[in-house]
Amino acid sequence: MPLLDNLNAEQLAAVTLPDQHALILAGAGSGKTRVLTTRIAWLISTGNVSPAGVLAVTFTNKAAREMATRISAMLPISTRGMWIGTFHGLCNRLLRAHYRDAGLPQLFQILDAQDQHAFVKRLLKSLNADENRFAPAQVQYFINANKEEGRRAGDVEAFDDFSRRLVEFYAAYDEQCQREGVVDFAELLLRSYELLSRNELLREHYQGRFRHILVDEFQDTNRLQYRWLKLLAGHRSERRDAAGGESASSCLFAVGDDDQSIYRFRGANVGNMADFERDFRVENVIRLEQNYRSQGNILAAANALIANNRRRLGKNLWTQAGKGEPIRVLSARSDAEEAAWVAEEVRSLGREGLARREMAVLYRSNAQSRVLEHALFSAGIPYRVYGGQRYFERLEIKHALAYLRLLANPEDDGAFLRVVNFPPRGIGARTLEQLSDAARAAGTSLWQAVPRVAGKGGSALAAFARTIEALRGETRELPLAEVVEHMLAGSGLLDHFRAERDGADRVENLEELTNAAAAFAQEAAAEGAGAAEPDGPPDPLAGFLAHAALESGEHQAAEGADALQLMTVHSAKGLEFAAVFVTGLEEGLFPHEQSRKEDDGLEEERRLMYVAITRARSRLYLSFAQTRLLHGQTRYSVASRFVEEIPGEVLKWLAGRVSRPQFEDVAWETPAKKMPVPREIGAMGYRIGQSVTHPKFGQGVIVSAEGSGAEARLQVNFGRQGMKWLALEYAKLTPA
DNA sequence: TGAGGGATGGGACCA
DNA sequence: CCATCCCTCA
Repeated sequence: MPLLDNLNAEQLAAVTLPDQHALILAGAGSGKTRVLTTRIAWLISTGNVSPAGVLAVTFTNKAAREMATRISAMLPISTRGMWIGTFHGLCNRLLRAHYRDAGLPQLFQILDAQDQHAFVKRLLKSLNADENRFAPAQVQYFINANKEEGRRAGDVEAFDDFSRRLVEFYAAYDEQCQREGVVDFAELLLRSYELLSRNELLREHYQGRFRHILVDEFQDTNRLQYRWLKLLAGHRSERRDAAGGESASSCLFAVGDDDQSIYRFRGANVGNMADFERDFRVENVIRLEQNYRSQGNILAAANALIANNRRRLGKNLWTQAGKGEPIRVLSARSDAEEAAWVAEEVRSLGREGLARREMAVLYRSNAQSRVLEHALFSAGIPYRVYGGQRYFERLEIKHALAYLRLLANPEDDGAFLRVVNFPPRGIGARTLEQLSDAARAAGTSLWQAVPRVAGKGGSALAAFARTIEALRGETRELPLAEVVEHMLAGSGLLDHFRAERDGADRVENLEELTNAAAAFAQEAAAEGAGAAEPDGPPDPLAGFLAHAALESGEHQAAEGADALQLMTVHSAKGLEFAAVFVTGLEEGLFPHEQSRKEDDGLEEERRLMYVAITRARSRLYLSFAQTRLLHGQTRYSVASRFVEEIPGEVLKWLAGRVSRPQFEDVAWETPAKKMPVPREIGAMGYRIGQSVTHPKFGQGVIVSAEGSGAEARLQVNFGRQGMKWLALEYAKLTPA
């Protein structure tokens, strides 16, 4: 079968596995997506399952799109009947189709993280919560973390007054969401889990329908997502929870890589992989270890590094390709020098004929991009920074969406508050306070309370209400794109930004919203024509709003330009480049300072480094700076332990004889040991930046000093031993 | 209402 | 250093 051509033995085994649960440990660059998509195509083309019997889950819209595209390239049929999407997208689909059973209004709105934050803030205020003890962000985190563990407020155990209060907020939050008809991201998951778990008929329907469930990036799933999968797969323990009957379970095909688990901070639970193996008695664990991306030295570095982690399922990447170039390492004197070197090296790679889009500069934290951008800009190298503001998160777009939400549902207090005085129309805090008092007293939404406060209609508030009413009236029967157009004009948003000095971009973004709406409507129409199921959103406006919340809009068409790619290591996951620069490899930065306080924190940082390394195909550069400007002051650091964990024989140390201020005649290729540490004004015979040795902590660098004479204390960075304050009088420090 | 000053805090991310 | 938040004042 041509479908199976060019698969290696393990890939072939995975693709053609019998109808059983399976765990595929897919190393970086091992053809994971190919296995996943070919498996689906194989199942369908062998008649094993119909397209409607396939459920494929990913984490990002991009991954879902790619999967759908690749499957339709392999099969003569359309992918329409298949459920391919993100967890949230699929849950949204489920809840829209069964909103009544799920206890939701038909046009429920989705809150993104920003909306949720504002919502919590508003809630805390209305409950007179102590602002100093309860920060909105903290309460938001508490709610999300619990939802992601599958716990409602009633399921959370409170140990003290503080946590009891948090639980109260959680309960009040859920009630308020229900009243306003809004749903946050975690709620999409939890609500659809509860829907299936409580509704036996529905559960059996979907369990019977989805014969094959395939999950991408399984190591990133959180506990709730795993339970959701278990429930849909008809796993016994989840069915007992749900008091359901017996039915044959569907096959769960999970693909993941524990070594690339880097999202614990957002709830991912690597343990799901081991749990899956146990819970489902998985007999088929297949390792994909042949790597088709990177050259030998790069893989040697990755393997050696990750071997330092203790809790692993275990994997070793190998390649048929040669060793390739050594990995080049630079010890720069400063972050500026590091950046200048990157620029220089990118130039030189360009001269060798490498396209800039094939090169990436990676860093641990976003703040590092500034220096790099400065150097690249000075050098005239086109670059693109990933991970800025996304389209649907922009201020003006959020305002526009809030107007649309009000058209769909005027009871939406969050949307109401966002735009009631935007553009400014003289509705101040005083008026809004009266309004919210009235609403609370009457137990209604703000919108319903307007007549109580606005009185006879001469007020600004009454005028706002009339504006919304008028818009609702005139857009009722219009196609989506025209609704948007009317809203932009009628709300005054367009005029407001046109009058603003620097409003041109915003006007452009707003006008783009009309195009986005038109494109969405067109796609929905095409989909609706072919779809056999009546579960699409009944209302195009609601559908568009859900789309805006679920797909924050990374479709930047500006990818045409050949630009160097700048991004955090996190956002590089899943991507690959011919040449990769991993910068800022300093103790305290990468691994990050914070990580030492978390258990498993260091191992997660190491996995992050593993991800960074494995992005590179043929050229890998590592760099660190001895001094770095952080939070407005110079920090002195030592090289990251991760550099030391890479075998010396694959490394090639570089150093520059830097002729200040220009870097033109730098001989970067001169082999050299680490450069001398810079010395600066210091105290008490020691200098800031000086290397010292401590009998217990070993080698360190003096970072700062305070006090004088017998009181003097030095702050020393001992690398993996951490940052220490030492009393000069007692500490047995010797210059190194 | 909105501009401007002063305090504060600063990890990564997708839906 | 920088962005963000809250408060004050015109």
